[in-house]
Amino acid sequence: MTEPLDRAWFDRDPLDVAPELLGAFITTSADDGSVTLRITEVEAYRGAQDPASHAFRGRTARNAAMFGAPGRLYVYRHLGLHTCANLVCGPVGLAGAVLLRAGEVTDGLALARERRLRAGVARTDVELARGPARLAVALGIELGADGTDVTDPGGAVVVRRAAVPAAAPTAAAPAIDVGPRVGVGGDGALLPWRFWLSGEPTVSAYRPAQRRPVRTARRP
DNA sequence: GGTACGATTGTCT
DNA sequence: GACAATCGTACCT
Repeated sequence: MTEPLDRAWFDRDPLDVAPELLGAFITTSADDGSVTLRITEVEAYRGAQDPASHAFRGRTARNAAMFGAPGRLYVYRHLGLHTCANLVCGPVGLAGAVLLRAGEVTDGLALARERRLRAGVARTDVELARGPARLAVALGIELGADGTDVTDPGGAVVVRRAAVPAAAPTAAAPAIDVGPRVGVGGDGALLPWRFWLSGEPTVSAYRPAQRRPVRTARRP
């Protein structure tokens, strides 16, 4: 197994961290077992400087983890239904984060399938962790994991460096594609801050931001 | 104290 | 391709 990524590694601009997370492994350990997946798709959020970030409007109870130390989880619930997981990045004060959008389960497949059935999501193994909410289900990450330190090698959630092929240790970095973030509208819509491994079947489909219905006037 | 809205997904047409 | 589900949060009055 490769080495865990440390706090200093996460203490960088999310735009630098995000592409380097591709191919890295994230392992969650719980009472019922552990699941490891290889990260295949991420999005960078630049906190206070990013209109699409939850941190754009300042620190609140919900996004407090993003303003804390790098190398921790920021977990939030979306639409009251789905749970999504981010890795907090430095520098402190920027409140940057990288959203884990998709991955390929490499270990603990049976447990991941069981969680999928329990949550009633996804039908095939490729879909197990395709999309941020399904990824969180497969890993068993829930709201209570908010703030978990992923740089502790003995912790419940650990992120490890991508494996370097022994046969070609000097080979070029894996092919990475770049594009606009999914479901992001407004000023941040066109920023190419989504990264994924070329040709990965586990990468989620791009959807533009959902069109908002005509906004009704706010109380006469 | 009230209300609009979302870093999504599954289902239906 | 369109839309409902569903609830906490943020922002307004």
